Amino acid sequence: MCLVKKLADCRYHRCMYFVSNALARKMEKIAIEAWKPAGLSPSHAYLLMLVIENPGVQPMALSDELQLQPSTITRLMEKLEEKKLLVRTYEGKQTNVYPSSKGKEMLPRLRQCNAEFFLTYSGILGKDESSRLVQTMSRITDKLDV
Amino acid sequence: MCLVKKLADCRYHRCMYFVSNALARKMEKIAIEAWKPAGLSPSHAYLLMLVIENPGVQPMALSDELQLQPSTITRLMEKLEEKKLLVRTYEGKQTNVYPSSKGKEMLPRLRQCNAEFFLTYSGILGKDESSRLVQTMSRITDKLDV
DNA sequence: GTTATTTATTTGTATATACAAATAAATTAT
DNA sequence: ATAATTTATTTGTATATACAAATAAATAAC
Repeated sequence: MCLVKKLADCRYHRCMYFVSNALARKMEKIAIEAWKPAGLSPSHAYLLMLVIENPGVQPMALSDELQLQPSTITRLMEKLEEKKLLVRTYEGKQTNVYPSSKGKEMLPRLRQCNAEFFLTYSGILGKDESSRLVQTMSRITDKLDV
Repeated sequence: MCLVKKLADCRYHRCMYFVSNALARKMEKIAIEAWKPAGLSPSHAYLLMLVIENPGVQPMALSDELQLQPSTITRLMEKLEEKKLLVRTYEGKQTNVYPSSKGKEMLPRLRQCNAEFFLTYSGILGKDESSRLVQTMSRITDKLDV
């Protein structure tokens, strides 16, 4: 019942804190593998896809969509800009983010990595269980938003 | 349907990658709040509880139990040792970890924080949904272990 | 019209975690 | 008994993310 036989009172590895973190880390690992061919981390890749599909998008909108803090979005964009995959233009307090042509060219490859990611985890979990899991976690995350 | 109205093609925030990470981050936030009275992060607190309940435990066992890499366990222990909450003794290649008396004294408070954490999230999600979620995520994390 | 407040973004800094390499002890093979 | 391999732990370094403060523009209040 308890993974580590020697430990008394093994309830912590079945605690919400570690379980949710462990699942996220495992998914992250699968995602990192899936996006390696594109040379990007999963977060960078998703951000780039969003920018390609929504040229001129504002960091704020990216922050809402990806559920990451604005400062994290800035950091992700910095790296993608260094790699010449996107550009920021500034008008007033607002920033607009556009893909570069080099960035746009990556879209098919990015979509392929995304498909690969999906196939990997749903291959292990099954498609039904996978989509149920996403739905459940998504619903619960929204509930916790209070 | 899509949180950010302006964005076309909003499927990424419902992707396994972001959903699992977002849920973990929300739980982490709740946990951090819950353990503030003890002056410890959730990971440090769980590690300390395990050590109190299993005096002389080895880092490897803690790593298995908490599903964290050995190097992460070392880092967590370092901090707890700095705070005089635990001590490491070395015999051969093996390290044994013991709570200090100051550490042991914290147990009731730590348990109270743990209870507080549980009450907070299960208050929002309901007890049934909470325990179902832990079970589901736990089962799925194990499946992904392949 | 100037001042105060709000909003969007960035910068400085901190935390949690991991991977890979280093160390060192224990075990196995010869 | 020595050499080779395995195991446990630590150290050096990197990544992802966040919070709080700083900046700067836009809006509201007076």
